[in-house]
Amino acid sequence: MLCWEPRPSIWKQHTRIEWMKVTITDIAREANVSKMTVSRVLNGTGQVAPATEQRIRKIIEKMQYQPNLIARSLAMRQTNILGVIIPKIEHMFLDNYIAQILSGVTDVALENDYKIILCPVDLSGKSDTSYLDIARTKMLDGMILVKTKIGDRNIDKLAEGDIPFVLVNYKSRSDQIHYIDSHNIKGAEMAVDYLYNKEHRDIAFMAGSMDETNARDRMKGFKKAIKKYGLSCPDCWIMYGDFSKEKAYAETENLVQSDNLPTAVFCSDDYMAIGVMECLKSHNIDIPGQVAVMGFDDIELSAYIIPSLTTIRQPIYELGKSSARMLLDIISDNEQVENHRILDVELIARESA
Amino acid sequence: MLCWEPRPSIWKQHTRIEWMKVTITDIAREANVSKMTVSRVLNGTGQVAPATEQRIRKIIEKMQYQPNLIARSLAMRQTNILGVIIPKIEHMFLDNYIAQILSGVTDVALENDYKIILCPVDLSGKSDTSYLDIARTKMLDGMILVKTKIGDRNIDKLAEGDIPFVLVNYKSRSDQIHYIDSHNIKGAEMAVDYLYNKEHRDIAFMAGSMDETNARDRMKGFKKAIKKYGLSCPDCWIMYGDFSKEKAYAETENLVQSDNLPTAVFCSDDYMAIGVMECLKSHNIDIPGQVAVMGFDDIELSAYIIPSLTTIRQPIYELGKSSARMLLDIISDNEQVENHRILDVELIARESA
DNA sequence: CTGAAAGCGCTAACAG
DNA sequence: CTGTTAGCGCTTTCAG
Repeated sequence: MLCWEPRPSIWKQHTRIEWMKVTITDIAREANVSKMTVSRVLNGTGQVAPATEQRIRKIIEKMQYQPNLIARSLAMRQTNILGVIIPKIEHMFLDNYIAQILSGVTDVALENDYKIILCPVDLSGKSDTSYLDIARTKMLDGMILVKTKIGDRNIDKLAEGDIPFVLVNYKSRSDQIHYIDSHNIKGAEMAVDYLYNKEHRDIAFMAGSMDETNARDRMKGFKKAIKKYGLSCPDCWIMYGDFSKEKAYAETENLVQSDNLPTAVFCSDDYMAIGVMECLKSHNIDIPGQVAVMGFDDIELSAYIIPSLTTIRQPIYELGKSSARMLLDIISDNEQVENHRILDVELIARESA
Repeated sequence: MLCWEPRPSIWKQHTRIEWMKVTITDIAREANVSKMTVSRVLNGTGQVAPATEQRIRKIIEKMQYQPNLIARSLAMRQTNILGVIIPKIEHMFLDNYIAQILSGVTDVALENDYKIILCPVDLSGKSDTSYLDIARTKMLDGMILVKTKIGDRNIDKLAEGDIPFVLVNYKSRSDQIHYIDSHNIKGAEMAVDYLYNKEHRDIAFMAGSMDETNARDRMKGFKKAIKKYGLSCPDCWIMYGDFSKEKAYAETENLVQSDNLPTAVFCSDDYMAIGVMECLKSHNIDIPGQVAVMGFDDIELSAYIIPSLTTIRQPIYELGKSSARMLLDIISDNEQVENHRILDVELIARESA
């Protein structure tokens, strides 16, 4: 889907789009001043005689004038719009993680008079429209990229351009690239620590999509902790999920069939933990009695499912806020922007482990 | 004169650095044609010689040109952006209802090459910025309004303007105003029918915010059914919630204290049903043994809580899709747009009733 | 089939 | 303090 695909016939568009046409020119004429003077009171730039300003303001209000943001954007080469790039999946806003990020980003954007445009994009890289194309349309002052894949070459191309962007939950090696992440390695270690202290010695791991840095880091943390305690973890206890409940369910089914059950499963995110629990429950395996389960994220559901989920809480909403703040800092040329920030995680102990 | 000399090709000079700033003029110069010809192949309007078109397309691809959408919007007076007006509340995207609407709207918008801009607005009417102002900025081709309040006078003013809009889950009396709703009255009746058939004769009702038409309709349906069966329902069994878990919890607390428990509570939405159940559980009142609970909506959580919630399913995602389709129909001047559509509801029987 | 001229509504830069 | 001129990058109109 290219941006310049043919659009429906022209006359059709014109019949409908009859705007209530109050422009800056109308205000200027009414107030007997030039457009510039009106523009000045609109933007608070330059000086205007108090009397003139009063007169103009009154007319603006009377005529209910609002500046045409498109025209202004074109003139100023700045749109005051931020784009949030999210993977184009089914019902993306029902994904609690994405919803929380969006909440954080939106809250900060609004406070700073920025608008948010949603850009669901096929991140698999198959599609011909990418966020690169979106960047090139000049409609966005900056972008926040969610769930970026490792090895996405477009990131490097984006970095060559001049539109600011921030990656959420992605750990870049390059110092040129701004990102916000949380302490994934440490979080995974905390999970194993907790399980170890609860006398677990046979701990399995459900990994997330290995094309995301946070999935890799969590596995890194898991392995580090396993090694620290000198535990053994056969290959069959390292399962490869994809951050979905369904895949986790299927993998757990295999595990159960193998007849080599661990006493605990640590999952790279909560959705997978829910999948694991559903599978375990279907086999009447007691949680946490026979097998304890831990997750990562602390999504809303985790407190509601039975048994409630013990998990490593990631401050997702804060991740969103933080990334928006960083982006706005870059946009406003704030010299002292750090190129990345790592937020802390926290263990939430509930019933499942 | 030097100033009339053609600018050197930027492509040859700064291959990588400048890719973000390629304009239609650059393409035209490179292809030795006028901007108009490029514009024609971009938009598929007018005729262009096949050979010329090929040449231009190749250059566009080589230079990775994307039209400046802001400039195009200004010239065409059409932005291809839809605004979704949502109440500005804390963590709005975590509201499952809003998330589902958004999913539906986004899916349809994307299919039609429209973008979505998020417009959280203080719907209490106190704030000075309203969706009216947003409409006047001419940045939106149309708007979808979610959770509109009854008696919001701005709606009428909006209707006087010429930006198309659709109300979601709002039943307007005016035929001029487009809206999408679901069968709220019927749904509430279905709930009471179900409870009646399960031998319940003492049924309480937890109403939603009475400034929303769907809350009123659900109460209407409830009362209608109560009357139909000749049941008695004292005032104290009609509780006034606000579609929040917390208020529902508090109201239920009162009910429990009153020592005049019904055998069932029908709630105007699922969040309130969850609040009711939490309160009941805190008093060790068995659900559905002592008191059955029903909700409305069928949000994601409803299947997960214990006991799982029996509820009237509203096709929220479809509501979103439907409203976007209607809006696009209005925008493209489709003559046969209905001015409203009502979607069907469905009873989902689970454990709580 | 192609191009030149004239905006869309606004602001930046420079006069006065 | 205020106005004039010249665009922003694209499309429309009208002429070839």
